[in-house]
Amino acid sequence: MFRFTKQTEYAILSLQYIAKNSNRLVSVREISEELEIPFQFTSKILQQLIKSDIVESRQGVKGGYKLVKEAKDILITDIMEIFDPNSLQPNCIDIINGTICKRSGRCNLQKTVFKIKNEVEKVLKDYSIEKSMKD
Amino acid sequence: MFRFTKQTEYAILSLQYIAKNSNRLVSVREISEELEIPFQFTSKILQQLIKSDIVESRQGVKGGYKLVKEAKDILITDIMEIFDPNSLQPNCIDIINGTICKRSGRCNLQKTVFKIKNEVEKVLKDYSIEKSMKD
DNA sequence: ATAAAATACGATTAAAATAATCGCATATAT
DNA sequence: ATATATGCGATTATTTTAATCGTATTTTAT
Repeated sequence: MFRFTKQTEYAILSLQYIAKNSNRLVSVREISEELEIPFQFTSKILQQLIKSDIVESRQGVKGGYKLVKEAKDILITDIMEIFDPNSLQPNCIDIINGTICKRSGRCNLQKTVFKIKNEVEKVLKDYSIEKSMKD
Repeated sequence: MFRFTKQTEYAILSLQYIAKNSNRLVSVREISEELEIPFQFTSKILQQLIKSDIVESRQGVKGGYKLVKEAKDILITDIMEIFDPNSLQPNCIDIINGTICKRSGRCNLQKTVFKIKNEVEKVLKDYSIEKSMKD
């Protein structure tokens, strides 16, 4: 449905938490307990945030995570790109299987969906982790 | 995920088709064949559009559907309200079960999600069935 | 009166996507 | 050696969406 996934939201919450504690490494254990979100699911999410160079980590006893970018430079759209890369695509185009619309040439929906995508993305690009923390 | 459901899109396509043939009743059979979408699924969708006073119908041999409202007065947001009523809600609030966020009082995400919802809705309210047909 | 074609409606099943867990490997500090 | 932490991919569970099914009712043509 037309909403953020839990992965996206847990990523935002985790990044807010890490940003609030930017003076030290924060463990997944602490994040998941503090935010009351599933430990292993959160761990998985942070692994993906590492791969996308948004956070970095250290293993071991005093391990944990910290931000690579500043909170104001991490946009909601960046998070969505990671966790929901096919958002706002028309359903008639199957990117994964590489098929185009069967109504090719006479589909009156694709352009509308892409226009909406562009405008919605403009809205979302105004939201960063920093901005979301001010609410 | 953050995208229109097939129900929403099939509804838009069906309404575009009905609008294009506003001089006559259009059957589900014709709509589903012309748009290459599942017949029974489309039938279900049109039943919901009737309940929402967007189209009206006549049963029987020469039965079919026609618009109740003008194409310019049917908004994408109207369609979403019918087929995806819980769009753009924060995941931490469970409307169906009536539960509130377990991070109550310290959730930094709800307000952001509601702000985004409001702004995205403003974008979407600019799109009607008529406008979507001009692409 | 009957048949054909259409809508009406809720139940049910299938498929896809999301959510979450699991198990083991590696790294670090004590 | 042990405790605590991350790393990583596989797997399972749950939810949501997509689609079908079966039967009832209505309307028109024959």
